[in-house]
Amino acid sequence: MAIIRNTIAKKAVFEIIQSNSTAMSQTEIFAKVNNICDRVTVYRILERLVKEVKIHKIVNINGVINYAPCNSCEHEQQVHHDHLHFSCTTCKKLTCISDNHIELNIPSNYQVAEVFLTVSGICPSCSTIL
Amino acid sequence: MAIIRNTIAKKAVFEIIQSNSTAMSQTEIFAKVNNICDRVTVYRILERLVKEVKIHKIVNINGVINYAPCNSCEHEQQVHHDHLHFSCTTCKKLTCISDNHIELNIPSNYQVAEVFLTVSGICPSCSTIL
DNA sequence: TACAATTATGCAACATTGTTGCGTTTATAA
DNA sequence: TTATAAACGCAACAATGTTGCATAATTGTA
Ligand SMILES: [Mn+2]
Ligand SMILES: [Mn+2]
Ligand SMILES: [Zn+2]
Ligand SMILES: [Zn+2]
Repeated sequence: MAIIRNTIAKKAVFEIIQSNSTAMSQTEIFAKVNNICDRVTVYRILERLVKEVKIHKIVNINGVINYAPCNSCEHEQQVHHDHLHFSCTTCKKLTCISDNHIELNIPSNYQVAEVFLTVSGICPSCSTIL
Repeated sequence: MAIIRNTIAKKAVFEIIQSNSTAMSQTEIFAKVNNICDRVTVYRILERLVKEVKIHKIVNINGVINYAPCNSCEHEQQVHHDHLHFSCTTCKKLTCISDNHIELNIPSNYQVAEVFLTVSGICPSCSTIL
């Protein structure tokens, strides 16, 4: 049950996430929300958006959770967001990279649920020599 | 410069990490250290061991940093610990799985440094039906 | 062996990220 | 319009990690 309501703050948070080209942390999102709501509310909204499969969580290589819109996520399965993420060591931006089917080579006695693949390095804009 | 000393606490921490079959967080390591040193010291020892390429860091899927011995790490390159990690959703244990060469399919304008690949699911011991 | 130089430690304080409880407000649908 | 469940604000808490600084320990050298 539990009907999820579409509140002003929720719309704002989703709009912020969707209009950004890279993933964002709760801290970054809250900074953009312009005190429309409490920081705890942002956390709770993010939870709901994840549950609705409108956004997905990505743990960055420093351990901070980031959020990005679910554009290429398979809504049916509700669990597989198994695309690649790129974490730029220069600008610190975390980018979703779709279309990256990987072949895993895990011992068969391990039951795989989700795949988390993040690559660090230098992103195109940071590697451009001016 | 900066000669790294081999202190009692450092030996103890390394021994704990090496004798454990799975990766451990600072919290778990400190719990085993039996008050031989302060918790801050454990953090600083872990830093040093990482610098020496004796252990490597793994960010678990919940964002907590774990540490495991560098058995299959390439000490020459000092950066590539690109083996797979398995995070069991049942027992919460994080295991290093060697021998997992993966083919990435990243746009060529991204400069890759490190690959972080963690798979969640159920580990062999948790999936054994008794 | 004693000393000096420098690394390592303890402790307290702080920072960041995330969570929980609870009373109040608000959205939604009947 | 009103009842009800969902969402919210606020305060407090928890977990994890960091920093500054005075003190202690290790190690090479005299
Ligand atoms: Mn993504
Ligand atoms: Mn490992
Ligand atoms: Zn960049
Ligand atoms: Zn398990």
